[in-house]
Amino acid sequence: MGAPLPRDPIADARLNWERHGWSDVAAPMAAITAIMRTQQILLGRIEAVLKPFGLTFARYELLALLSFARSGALPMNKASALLQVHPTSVTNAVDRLQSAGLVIRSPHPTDGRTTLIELTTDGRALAKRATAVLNSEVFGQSGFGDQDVDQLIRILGTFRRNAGDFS
Amino acid sequence: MGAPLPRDPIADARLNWERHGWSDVAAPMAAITAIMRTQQILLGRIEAVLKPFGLTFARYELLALLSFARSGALPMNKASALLQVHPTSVTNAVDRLQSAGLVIRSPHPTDGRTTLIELTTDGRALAKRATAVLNSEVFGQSGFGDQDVDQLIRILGTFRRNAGDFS
DNA sequence: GCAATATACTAGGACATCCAAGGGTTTGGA
DNA sequence: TCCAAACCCTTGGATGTCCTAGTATATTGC
Repeated sequence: MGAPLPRDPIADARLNWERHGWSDVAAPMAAITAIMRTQQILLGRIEAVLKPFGLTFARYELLALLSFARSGALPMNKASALLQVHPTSVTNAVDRLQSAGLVIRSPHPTDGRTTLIELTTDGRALAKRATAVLNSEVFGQSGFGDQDVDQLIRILGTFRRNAGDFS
Repeated sequence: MGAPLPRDPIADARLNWERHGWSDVAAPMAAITAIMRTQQILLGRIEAVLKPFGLTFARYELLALLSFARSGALPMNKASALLQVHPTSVTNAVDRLQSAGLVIRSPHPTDGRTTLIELTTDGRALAKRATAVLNSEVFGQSGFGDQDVDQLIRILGTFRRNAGDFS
């Protein structure tokens, strides 16, 4: 958005919290705010890499998920659960991926309520190409040290479990 | 969204990455995905706490920022830089906060291009009440251990600096 | 002093996310 | 058997974020 700030705004916020007598929660506030900001930075990088493919991160995640399913197909509700997003978000993503010819909807063979999302040949190919670039341009240059990556996985894994993501 | 999953979907994604020969970037992929998901969980908690106040996180952040400014006023571009969001996002937030009577726009005394955002009495009072609840309900119960909070602040601080957030 | 460039804010559009509701399909208990 | 409750997906609405212009005001350079 612009040039680097002369000071870390999150560190400043923490100081403000302490000055106002909220020292007991100043550190977690700073950590949480840092997570929000980091997510924003990472999402920006990812979206920039995916843009040339006509994909967004939400659509890419769905494509990638399908590409790992043996049959290349998953029920919408399953995708919603695994991606941990609201069902309407999956509907939205599928609409756009289907318009782009990357997936198709098909009826579930035994449950009339369920819709299967299926990768097309184009969809599978695009997922592969996008993953390769994402790996080299984003995940391979995350800027996190190996030790820090392990720490993040451990800390956030515990958090997610406690938050009820999985058991 | 639902009951906990039987398995950690991010750990599964990491296994899929390794199975496909991308072991070198599987760990950072998992860490980055975990950050995305953690942000989503935290944002959900924050929005739930702010909802009774008629606030969203974006609007709360602006209110809080203003409440720490000596005069209770800041130029829009300053707010955009400190919150690290696009100027149009600030315009959006100010529109809504102004409709709610929490801030007012006023002209900059010497620069005709600049608009100052100023807290109203109501705005300052609401920021104070919202912060108290956020501190007790979210930051005070983050679910991160003290050591982990320090680790997060260190790791993400380094990342943000390297990403060009501040110098 | 005036034109060219830079800066500040806003309008309009594309996407994503969630919530609330509605219509169709299954399942289960009376 | 049959109807109510549960489940699945979609539609419509509210928000937030970003990008791309477009307008207005300042600054700079000649």
